[in-house]
Amino acid sequence: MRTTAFHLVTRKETPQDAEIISHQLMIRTGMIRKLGAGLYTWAPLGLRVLQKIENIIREEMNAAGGLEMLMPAVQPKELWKESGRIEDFGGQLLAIHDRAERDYFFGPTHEEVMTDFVRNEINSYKQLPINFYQVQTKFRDEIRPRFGVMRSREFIMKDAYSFHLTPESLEATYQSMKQAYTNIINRIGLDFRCVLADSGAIGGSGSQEFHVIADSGEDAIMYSDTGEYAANLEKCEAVSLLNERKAPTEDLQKVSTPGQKTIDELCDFLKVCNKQTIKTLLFEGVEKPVALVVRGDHSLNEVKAVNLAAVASPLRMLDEEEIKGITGCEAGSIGVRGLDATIIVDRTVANMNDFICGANENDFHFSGVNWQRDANFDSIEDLRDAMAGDPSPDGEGSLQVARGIEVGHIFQLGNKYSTAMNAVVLNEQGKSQALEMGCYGMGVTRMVAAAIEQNHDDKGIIWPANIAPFSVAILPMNYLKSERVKHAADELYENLKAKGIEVILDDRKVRPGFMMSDFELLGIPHQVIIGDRSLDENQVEYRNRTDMEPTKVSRDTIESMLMDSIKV
RNA sequence: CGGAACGUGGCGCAGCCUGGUAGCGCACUACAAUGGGGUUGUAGGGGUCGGAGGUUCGAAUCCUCUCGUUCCGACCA
Repeated sequence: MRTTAFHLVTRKETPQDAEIISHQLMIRTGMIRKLGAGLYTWAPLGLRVLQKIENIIREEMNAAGGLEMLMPAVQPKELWKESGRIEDFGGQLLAIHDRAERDYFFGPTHEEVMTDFVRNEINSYKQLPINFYQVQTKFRDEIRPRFGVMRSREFIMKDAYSFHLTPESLEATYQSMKQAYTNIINRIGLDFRCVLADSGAIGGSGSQEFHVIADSGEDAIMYSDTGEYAANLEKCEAVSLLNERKAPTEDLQKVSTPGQKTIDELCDFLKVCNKQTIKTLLFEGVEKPVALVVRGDHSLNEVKAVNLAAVASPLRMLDEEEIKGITGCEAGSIGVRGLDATIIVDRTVANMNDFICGANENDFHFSGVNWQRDANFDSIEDLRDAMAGDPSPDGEGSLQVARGIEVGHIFQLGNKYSTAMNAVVLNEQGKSQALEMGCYGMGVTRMVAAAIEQNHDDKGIIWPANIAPFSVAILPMNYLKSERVKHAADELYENLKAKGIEVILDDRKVRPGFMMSDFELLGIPHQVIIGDRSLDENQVEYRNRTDMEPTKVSRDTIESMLMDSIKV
C-alpha cells in the first residue's frame, strides 16, 4: 500500500472527549471516528486491525471444532418473551418495530435465536455435541457509553453456543473453549488472566472471564500470588479473617457517641480500630427487610448481596424513612442488637467478639457486643469484597489485585434456555431430554482497544506483530526529488509485496520529521528509512517500533532480515 | 435514569458577563523556499455560532423551550 492510495488522516491534537489512551490513539491515528454516543465508524486503518483479530479468532475457533454461521441482528420480541429475559436486560435492549408495528430487538446477544435454530435443527443425540459461532454486530443501549470502542453501544462480538446431551460433554467443550480463548489472546500478544466470574444476566452455573491486564480496566481482578486462584472481585470468595470466635471478655456497654455517623468518625471518637466495629446495612428483602453485616473495614459486595435468596432484586438500600420505621434511628446508628430484620452476617463478622455496633438509637453505640449473649444472626454468608492481602480461598498464597479489561466470558448455561424454550433431543433410550448448553463471548472491537491500552508509549501505538495494520513501513527521505531514493524505496516495496509482506510506503510530499512522527503514532512494527545519506554507503536504516534503535543495514540484506524478523 | 457541564468552519478553542464587523491555532488548497525529526513565507477556500421561539432598531451574546454531546454514580463482550 502506498500512503497516497490509502486513507491516512492523523491528528496531532488529542480529542477533548477521549479519556483513556486507547481512545485517544484510535482517534489520533484515524482508526475510528465517532458518529454518535457509543457509535463508531471503522476507517480502513482500524478495520485492518479488527479483521486481523477476527481472523485469529476464526482460526482458533475452527481448530477447536466450532462451526461458523451468521444469525440476524434483528430478533423478534416473541423469542425474548419465551426466554423471559426482557426484564433481565431492561433498558439495554434496543426496541424497534417494522411497518406493521411488529416488535423486534436489535440483538444484544443471541442465546434466544440460537436456541430457536437448534430446537428446529437438532433432534437426535447423534447430532451432539455441536458448537456454532458467529462474528457479528451487537447493540446494547448502555446507560453510559464511554472510552470509545471499549464500551460502545454498537460493537462486534464473537459469540459461540454449544449443545450437549450431558453436563460432562458440556464441561469438555467448555474446557476446549477456555483453551481456544487462551490461544487467541496469546496469539494476539496480550497479557491476560482467566478469572472466575459472576454470570449476571446471561445466567447459568459456572463462568469465567478473560481479562486483559491494564490500569484503565473497569474491573478489579483478584489473584493468588503463588497459586492458581483468580477471580473477578465481584465473584472472588472472601474467607473469614478470624479462625474462630473467642469468648467474650467485655461486658455489653451502651456508649454515648453524639453525632458520630460513619465508621471513621466513630473510630476516631472512641479511639478504636475499625476492625473492632461492624457495619449494618439495611436492604429491601423478599419478605422482610434484610440486614447485611460486614466488618467496619470491609465493603459490601453488591453482586454477592443481590445473589442472596432473601434479598430483593434489584438491590435496593432502604431509605431514611424506612430505616427509621424499623430501628427508630438514623442510618449512622443501626446495630444488630434487637433489630427486627433478617440478619445475615459476613463470615468474618460471625467470628468477632467484643465488637462495637450501633444501638438503634441516635447518638449511641454498644461496645463489648458478643454473639449469642447480646445479639443473634440468622445466617452466615460471604458478603464482603475480598481485599489485597487476604488469604487466597484455595489456601495457596495470598490475594493480589489488578485491573482488567474483560474481553471474553465463557458460561456453562446448563438447560436454562433449552428448558424455557423447549429445545430437546431424543436420547439413546428414545426419551425426550433438554439440551445442555454453553455460550462463549469475545469482544472483538474491545480487543483492539485493549491491545492499545497494553501496547503504547508517549509517541503512539506499538502494535503486537500479529495484529499490526501493516508489518513494514518504508519511509523514504525526499522521495519526490531524489531518483535514487525513489528507486530504492520502490524496489524494496515491490519485493516485499511480492513476498506477501504487508508493507506501506509513504510516498506523500511531507517532510521527514512529519513522516516519522506519523509512523511512530501508527505503531508499525518494522520501519525502514531510505535516504541519500545512507544510500551513499549502499545502506538503509532499520528501526523497530519497540526500541526505536536505528541500525544501518546493507541494501542487500534488508529484505532477508525483514523476512526473518517477521517470520511469515 | 439521577447529579454536573458543554454545544462557535473537519479538529482544538477565544468571543458571551457588559447585545452592534465572527476570530485564533491545527488541518485543507495554490505557489515558493527548504529537504534525516511535526520547517518557513505568501495567497486562498470553508462557519445562517446545535435547533425553535421570544425580548430588541439590532442577538453567537439576554430569556424560554428543545435536541445533542461529555463527565460523576447503578449494567456488561
